[in-house]
Amino acid sequence: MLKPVARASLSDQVFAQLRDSILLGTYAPGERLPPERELCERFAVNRSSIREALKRLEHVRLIETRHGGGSTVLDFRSHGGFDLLRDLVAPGGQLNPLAARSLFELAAVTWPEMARLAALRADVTQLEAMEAVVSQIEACGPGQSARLQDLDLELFCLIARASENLALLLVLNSVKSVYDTYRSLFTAMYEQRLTDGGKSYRRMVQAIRRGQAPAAARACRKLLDSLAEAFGVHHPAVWPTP
Amino acid sequence: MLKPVARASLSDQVFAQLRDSILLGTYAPGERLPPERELCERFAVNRSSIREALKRLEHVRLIETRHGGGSTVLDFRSHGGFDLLRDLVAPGGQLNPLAARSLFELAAVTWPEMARLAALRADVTQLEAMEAVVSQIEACGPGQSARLQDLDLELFCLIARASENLALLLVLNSVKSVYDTYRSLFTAMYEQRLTDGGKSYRRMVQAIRRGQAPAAARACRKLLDSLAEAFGVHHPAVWPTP
DNA sequence: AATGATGGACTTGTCAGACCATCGGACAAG
DNA sequence: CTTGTCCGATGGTCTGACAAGTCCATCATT
Repeated sequence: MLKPVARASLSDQVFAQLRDSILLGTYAPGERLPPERELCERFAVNRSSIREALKRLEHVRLIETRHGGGSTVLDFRSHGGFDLLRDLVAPGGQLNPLAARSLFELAAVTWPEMARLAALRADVTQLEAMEAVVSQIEACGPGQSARLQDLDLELFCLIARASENLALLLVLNSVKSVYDTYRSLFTAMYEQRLTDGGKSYRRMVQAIRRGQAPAAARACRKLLDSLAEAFGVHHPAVWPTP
Repeated sequence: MLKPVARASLSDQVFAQLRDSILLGTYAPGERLPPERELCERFAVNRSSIREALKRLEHVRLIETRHGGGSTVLDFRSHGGFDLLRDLVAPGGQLNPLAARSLFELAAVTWPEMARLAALRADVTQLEAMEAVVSQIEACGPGQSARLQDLDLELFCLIARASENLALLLVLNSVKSVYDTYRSLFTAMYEQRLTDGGKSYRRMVQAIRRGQAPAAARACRKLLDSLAEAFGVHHPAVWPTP
């Protein structure tokens, strides 16, 4: 299996190192980062590269920079935006179980809502696309969990699009980028979904097609339940049982 | 009323202009952006400033840059992360009603979930902080909707923290940054919440304190219902009515 | 002694110009 | 038709400089 060679620019590498230093606590919130010129020497790169990295850190709200006043580390828990999640899921390569659980708990409420809204708002073209994906899912045999993972993601992209909800769509995109980054870590989970031959997916899309909003949400939750144990989440009955 | 003079760096201004050009369709997805050196002339700034702006555009996934191959515009609907929402809520200064509704629909499912998890996981210190905020809310008189807005946000930050869910916390932070950017546009909504003297808030926090997870979620939804009309959203009964 | 002004050291923002690395197409050789 | 080479366009990095802002210690004034 040949993979593209990784080509990280200098600013990428500087960004990654500083990000991990901050996330792992080497630089605590409130503390000041070394001045740009000093970072130049430490990393042995040009100031442009340092500045690009710092700009990115500032953009994800890990630091704050003032003209003439240096850069100070921010507390990501009170300032970090959602896109920071990708950097928090596995800082330093180690999967953070708390972040993974968080991600699942978020999906547990937003995915069904996407399905619900899609049931109310989807048009014919979108429905056909969904059913096409479901057919492919049903064609997945055992051991094809990686393929199922792709199709699952594709289906939810369609659902998100159909929900006509920008916020949910962008949340899905962000989560997708996490999945892309740590793809292999999540593949195993999909094994269990193969057991019913994709019927759960079929039921959800059927509910969406018929405009049965609550049923669509329920079917989606059922789908997510199959992953609950993988995350060690046992959610009580917040939602009405059918 | 004197306000601080806005001091946007050159790269900020370039970023804002290019961002709006992309979001408003001047540059369509798939299209190529002019080369950096040409943008230098067009904006009459140094290439460093252009590059910083392009890096930021790349980071929010509005463009994709390849070494030696120029920058191409991406479709934010399939690539944009959640933090892009702030830029989509009011591109060019005009509030986008679809984005506002999306934001509300997202809050409608995530805020109650935060409250529910907080009921399961909050510790004593956090509970005391919440009750302190609620007391301040109850002290709000008519016409103090701006203050209510601040306290409301502060309370939900506490709840998010107590929920021990990183994803929900970061979502809240992102939404908060939208609120901060367009603060005044949302102030009016809080007028209606003043009518009951903060009792709804009190009920929610009480449920959290007692560990009554479903009740906390219900109370939170009740709170959000008071804003539903402001967004033109009438959600059907997805959730169980008490 | 307390307070306010001020100057200089330090830091980030912007600039100009150069060279290196990579991509994509044109073109010639096999 | 395939392969290899070249070259212009374009992004990536480097050097050095100056402008603009901040921070703090010092000093003059009260």
